[in-house]
Amino acid sequence: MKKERTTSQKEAILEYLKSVKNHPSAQAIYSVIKKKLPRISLGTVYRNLKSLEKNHKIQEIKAQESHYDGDNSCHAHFICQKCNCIFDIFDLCKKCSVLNKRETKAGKITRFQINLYGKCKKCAK
Amino acid sequence: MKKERTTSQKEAILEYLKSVKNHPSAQAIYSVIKKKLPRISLGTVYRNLKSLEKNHKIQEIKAQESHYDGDNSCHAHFICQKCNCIFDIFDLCKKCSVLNKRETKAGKITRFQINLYGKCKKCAK
DNA sequence: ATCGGTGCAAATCCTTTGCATTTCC
DNA sequence: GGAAATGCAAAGGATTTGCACCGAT
Repeated sequence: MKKERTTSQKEAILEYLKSVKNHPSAQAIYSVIKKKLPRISLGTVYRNLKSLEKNHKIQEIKAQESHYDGDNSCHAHFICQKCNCIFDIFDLCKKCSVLNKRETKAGKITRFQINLYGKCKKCAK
Repeated sequence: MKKERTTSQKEAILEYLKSVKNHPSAQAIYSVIKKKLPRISLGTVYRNLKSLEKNHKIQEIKAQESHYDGDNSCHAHFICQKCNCIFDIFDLCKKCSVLNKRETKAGKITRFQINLYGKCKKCAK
């Protein structure tokens, strides 16, 4: 099997995702990292995001366009159908026995994704 | 506002999704419906799936490629990371107070999607 | 020196859309 | 008859990939 190497690109992406409280898309990440590493390509961003997700360093949030979350703790996401903003929701998972046991009739849960849709309080007015 | 019409294409798609226990992709639906309505196009399948989802007749399951579920009751999906099969999981939602109240700090939940990933029992062996 | 990672651009995949035509009400 | 839906094909957008070069170990 092949051994993964550390690169400035991968480190910059992970560091950025850990530092930020929102949930940027690959494009958005690319735009930010480009300032620090002007030669980076979008393909590299995608490759690194995929690798980071595989190693459980980050989480992918599949919406229309994927978004990425540097916080890997158990939580759900509330996605506003109007402004597309994304909020972290922590209490749902704490209270859910199935998620805590990580066991279902179909098999063991290794990873999950919970997307709640609605209007955020700002847009609901 | 415009009034929606009933068409043989839309009826066939809904009927098919209601009759089936798995969660086919748009392509798969297209292939099946094509046998009954040979002139149907993939674009029409997508348009009707979108319209059915908007009217809460069906549910979209966003994986790599979207899959569709004719069962609109509250449930989660277990997606096998190896064989990509999809199972319905009902008990998680029944027990979850946040989902039952449909209320979060960020806003009211109008719709949700819970994807649990892991290996199904067949693939786990 | 090796071989995994990168940049670039082209390719791929799923999905959406414009338009002329057909179908429903 | 008029609006809405269709079929077709082309466009769109996100993501992936082939390849030559670069750089970490």
